[in-house]
Amino acid sequence: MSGDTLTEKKDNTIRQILEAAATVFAQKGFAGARVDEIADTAGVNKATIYYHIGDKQALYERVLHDVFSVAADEVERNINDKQTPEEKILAYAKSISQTIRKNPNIPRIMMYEAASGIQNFPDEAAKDLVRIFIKLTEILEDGSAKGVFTELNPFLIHFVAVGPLILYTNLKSIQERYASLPGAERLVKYLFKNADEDIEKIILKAVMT
Amino acid sequence: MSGDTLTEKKDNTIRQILEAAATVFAQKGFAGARVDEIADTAGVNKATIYYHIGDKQALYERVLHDVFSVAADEVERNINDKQTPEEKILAYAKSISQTIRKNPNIPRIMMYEAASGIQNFPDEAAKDLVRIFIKLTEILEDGSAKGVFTELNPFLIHFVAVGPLILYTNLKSIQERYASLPGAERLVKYLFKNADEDIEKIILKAVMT
Amino acid sequence: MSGDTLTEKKDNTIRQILEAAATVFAQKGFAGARVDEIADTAGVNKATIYYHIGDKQALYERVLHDVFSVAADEVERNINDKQTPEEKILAYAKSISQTIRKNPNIPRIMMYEAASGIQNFPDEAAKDLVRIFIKLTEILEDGSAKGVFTELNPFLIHFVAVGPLILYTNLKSIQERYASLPGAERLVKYLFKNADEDIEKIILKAVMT
Amino acid sequence: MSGDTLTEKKDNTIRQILEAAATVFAQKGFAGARVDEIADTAGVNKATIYYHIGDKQALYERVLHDVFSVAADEVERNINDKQTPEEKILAYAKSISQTIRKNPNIPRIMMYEAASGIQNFPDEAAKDLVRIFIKLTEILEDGSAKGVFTELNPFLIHFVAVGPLILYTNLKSIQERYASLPGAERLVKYLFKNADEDIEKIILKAVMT
DNA sequence: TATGAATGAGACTTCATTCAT
DNA sequence: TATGAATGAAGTCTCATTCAT
Repeated sequence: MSGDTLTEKKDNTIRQILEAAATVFAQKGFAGARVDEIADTAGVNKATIYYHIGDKQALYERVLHDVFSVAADEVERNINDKQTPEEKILAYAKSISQTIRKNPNIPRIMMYEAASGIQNFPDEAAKDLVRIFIKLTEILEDGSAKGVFTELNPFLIHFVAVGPLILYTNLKSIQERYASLPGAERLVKYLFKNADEDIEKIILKAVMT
Repeated sequence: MSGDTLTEKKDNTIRQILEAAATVFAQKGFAGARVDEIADTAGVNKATIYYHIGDKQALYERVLHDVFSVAADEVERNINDKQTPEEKILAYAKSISQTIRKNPNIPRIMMYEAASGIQNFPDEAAKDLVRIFIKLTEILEDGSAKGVFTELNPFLIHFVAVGPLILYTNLKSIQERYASLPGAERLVKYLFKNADEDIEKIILKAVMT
Repeated sequence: MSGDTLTEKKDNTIRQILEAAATVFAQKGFAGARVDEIADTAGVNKATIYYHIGDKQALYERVLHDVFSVAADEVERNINDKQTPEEKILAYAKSISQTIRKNPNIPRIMMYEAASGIQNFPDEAAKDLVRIFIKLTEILEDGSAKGVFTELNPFLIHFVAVGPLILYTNLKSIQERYASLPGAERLVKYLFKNADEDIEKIILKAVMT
Repeated sequence: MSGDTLTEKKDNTIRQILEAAATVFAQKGFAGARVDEIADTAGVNKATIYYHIGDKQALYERVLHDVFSVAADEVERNINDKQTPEEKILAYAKSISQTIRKNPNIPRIMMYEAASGIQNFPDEAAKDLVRIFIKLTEILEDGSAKGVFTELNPFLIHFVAVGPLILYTNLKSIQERYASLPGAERLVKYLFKNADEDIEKIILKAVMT
């Protein structure tokens, strides 16, 4: 019992640190994030982060791997029981938007990484990304072979699918900011419309012959 | 004469600073950029930046306004002589990709800004962005009124257009990184395909009824 | 029985800590030594050191006293059964080199202490050193009174005896480092020659009239 | 004139930093020295050290090279105009004690380095040491070839010469500490005797056949 | 007796900014 | 106009020590 409690306490500490880190990294990026802020957000002493996880870079890698391994698992699981290319591409788009909704830090972290040319993207997490990417490529190549999809660069489709999602979903702040600017009054009515369905349609249209 | 020369020299110094700043901000983001690196890249002393332009924030604002005012001008000019909604939406996509190709720092700066929720996006530059955005909204609403476009959230289309462009264009490094990962050998053949035309087609498909 | 076993286990733990501490303090000095490294070397938890012995300073004092009380005992025992000043001074040199060979941490700890001006040398251990030192002074004063030794400052002789020993003996690393430097090829042949006998001769020569 | 003043001011700052660093490193060793203390002693802001010289390690290397290159120069100069091996070995001992007297930080720094096994001795400074060492080896080999010196390991003689000098010279604090210990009253009379001459004699005796 | 977890204080280092010229 | 020097503030990280079990 007491052993359990100790382990639980430790696990809890680590979980709090990782959650706080994910949030702060998502808000500020790696360069802008402050270890102090992460510690405060997690409610632990700064040294505790170093004790359990390591330096800022190690913390970042851990956060990214934790986040993206779950995402890759989910995408693979959702696609594997679908049959036709159309079903699969829709399942792909759906599982990506679901994953993002469940873990709202993903899009911002991805954007920071994309902005920096993902030069410092940790290898562990990169492998997870490739798993997702390969899945999409398989779907597209399969659809293309069966003649239902037009032949398209999977990089492009990936960015068509992911780009709007990470930009649109969860980025209320961008919409707010845009719409609050002088001359943008006419944009207000479009704010905060859930667009998942529209994105799925667009992707489907994009790939169909 | 000597006055002219002095002014020219000064203008030249300022131009070098702004170019260097644009490059470094694009690579590292605001938080990651170092004033030292900008000064070195510009070939001037660090204090010269403060003398001519001001602090890091002022430098950032100046860079963004310089970059985006040109972009907005270009988008507006390219669209204004087109007639049908289809022509206009294509001109919109084309002028965005052209602008990006001319100023390769734009996509990365935009991504950093989008990632940070554009909370610190300078007002001056934001106005330029709104000009572009309003243009797109007009096109979509016009097309929708005329029955040739399906009714779509312009935010969404904006991100469908801009997302892939900023992710795909100029981000060779991302593609390289993806493709060099273990298990990603099959992706190599898709590298560096120019996708502007495909993106234009996708946008057209997306908006058409 | 179980009491005995427990005590033995405890004694064993303490012994391991002290040995590890002696080694680490000898390698890194007081300031450079890390309590973590001592704990790892000893194979115990860091807190165990604090539980059994106390803080870093207390650990240091304990190590030094343990080491130097043995050394002083040995020097005294070896000299007491010798008769003439010549025999005694040789026995002194011999017992010092023997002690050092048995406890190779002594010379390095002494050097760190000498370097720091032995300002923090613990009183307990300092008394042990004085015992050795007094012994040497007695030998020199006796030899001088008997006219067989030239009159010399015992501090000086002490350092002539101890200096080379602590520098030469056990400091293979210094010799290796010296000899590996550019231009030092001709020094290699002198490496690792055992010099105890030579040192004894030099000391004898130094003190003889 | 004003240019001169600027350079002078800079040189002065650097000199103050290096002097402060030499003093603090000599007192505390590398591990025990605090950059803060060096900055305070030098009367400059901590960041100034990093601006002009670099990190703690770089500062240490610079100090050691500055100190030992002068020492090596002096030894070489003093020996080159001597003829016989006896004259040369005396000039060697003399110039080492002179150098130490002029730069009282040398012995303590050397002791710290010897204690640590000179594993981190900077290459630049190590070359200076080798210059000194080679000089001694030449003297000994020459004397030995001419039959006036007994054949001795130069490492040993080096430590016989340098050991007592660095231990004895300038280490008043050690003598004071020793002499203040209980039972050490009889040692007081030997304190602070200048021993340079005696050391020279001992070295001469040690090497002569 | 022994330990994993946690931490406060302080160390090293960086960096945007200002100063003196 | 331009700059080398200098710095205060703040950042990352370490480490001796204590706590709870």
